[in-house]
Amino acid sequence: MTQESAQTPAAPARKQQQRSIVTQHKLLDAAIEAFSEKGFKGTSTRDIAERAGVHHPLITYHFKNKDQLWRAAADKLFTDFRRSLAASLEDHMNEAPKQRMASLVKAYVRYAKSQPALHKVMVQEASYPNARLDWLVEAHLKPLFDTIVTMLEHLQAIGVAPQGNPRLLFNMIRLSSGGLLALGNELSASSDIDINSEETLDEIAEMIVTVFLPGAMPAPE
Amino acid sequence: MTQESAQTPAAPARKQQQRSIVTQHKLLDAAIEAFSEKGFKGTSTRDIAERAGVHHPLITYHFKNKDQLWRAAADKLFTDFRRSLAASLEDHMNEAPKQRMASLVKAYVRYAKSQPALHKVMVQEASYPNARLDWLVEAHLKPLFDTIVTMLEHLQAIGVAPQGNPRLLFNMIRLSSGGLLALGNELSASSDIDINSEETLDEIAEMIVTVFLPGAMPAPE
DNA sequence: ATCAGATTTTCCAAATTGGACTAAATAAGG
DNA sequence: CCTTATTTAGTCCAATTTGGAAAATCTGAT
Repeated sequence: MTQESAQTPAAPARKQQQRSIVTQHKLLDAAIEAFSEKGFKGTSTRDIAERAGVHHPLITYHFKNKDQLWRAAADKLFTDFRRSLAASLEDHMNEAPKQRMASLVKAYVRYAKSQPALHKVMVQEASYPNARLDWLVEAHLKPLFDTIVTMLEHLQAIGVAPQGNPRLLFNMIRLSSGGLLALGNELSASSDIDINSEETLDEIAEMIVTVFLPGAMPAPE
Repeated sequence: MTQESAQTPAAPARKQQQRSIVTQHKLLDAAIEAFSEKGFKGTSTRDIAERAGVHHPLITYHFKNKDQLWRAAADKLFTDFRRSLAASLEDHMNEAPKQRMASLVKAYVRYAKSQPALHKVMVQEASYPNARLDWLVEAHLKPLFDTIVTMLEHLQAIGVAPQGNPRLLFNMIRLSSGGLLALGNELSASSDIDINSEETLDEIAEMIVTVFLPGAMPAPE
């Protein structure tokens, strides 16, 4: 959603300038932050432009309108995230299923810390039915969730994860990690938990594995 | 925050009318719903009045302004909730600690289902630092959390709950229940989970106990 | 150097904002 | 029942904010 975004539907006669790419990235990052904090309705395009340090009509120029900006921002947010998870899965390709899932959880926790907007945006859009949520679910959540749920089902089959609806299990795991970190501001005040420390992050990942993947790996035959 | 709310700072010469109480309740309920969906900034007082089926200047009359309306709504939301949890604890006073916590979880899950605004409001306010969050933490969250964390620490001591930071454990439990149900709209679409069915609610509560309170109660001597 | 691409600047019309004000109506207290 | 405080209905407003259009200017790729 960059070249094909605005008034260049066909072949661009001249290649996109570097500064324009920079502007778009600044706008996308600012949009992600703003939308995650104030929701779609609560965020103004001017607020986004300000955070990006850019004049607000540039939003119209680059993204046509507020809706398409949201779409582009959410797309980047979730594409980057899924890429990061895929990388973790690649990196631990040879590990045993339990260890591989543990690595995934750890990667997720760290990612959720560095990008708390991830969970916040989902909550914002899930807070009432709307078209953006539908798009998010179809375009990103379903594909991602399906992959991980399959892994979880396997872990259940070999007795590592507890029985029960695997989708329920998955969602509890994601809330215990991403949902927890998204509450950062509250946690430090209400529970004296400092999510900025590396130790805390490790502790979270560790506790999730302890709790949700309690079984030992079966011995190989 | 009812009698002392608006232009009756001192002793009211005449008692509050019934219809006024009804109006206030309608406004508070509407406010809770609206704020939980769109956040403070994203919600207009007109939206609230409309949901309540009431003329919007009545907000000024009953609650002075938007901020105080938020405060009153949040106060009702959390006071009712805490009362409900306290009732559950009362009702299961004689049960063994693990069973008592299990009952509490079950009560929480059901409450969170009937009042999803509970978790949503927390997330909305925690999404960026602000004075409302500070108030919420001090007035309601800390007292409530402390009580339950203490119970959890006991469950850890007798080997029912897993080791680790009890506050972390507590927050994971609350997210796995309340946080999960607040995602209702998304869950049905992304994970084919119907939170409207009684069975699902029981399954959630059950899974939380299985996962977070795996140990057996020690035999009494 | 040319000119598409990108940005700046000024502008706007519309809608929304929170809240003030007055008159009417409703119900509590005597 | 009659008075009067309380509550509500109905208008109104000034200010701000909204998303977006349009024209002038600048920048850099070719």
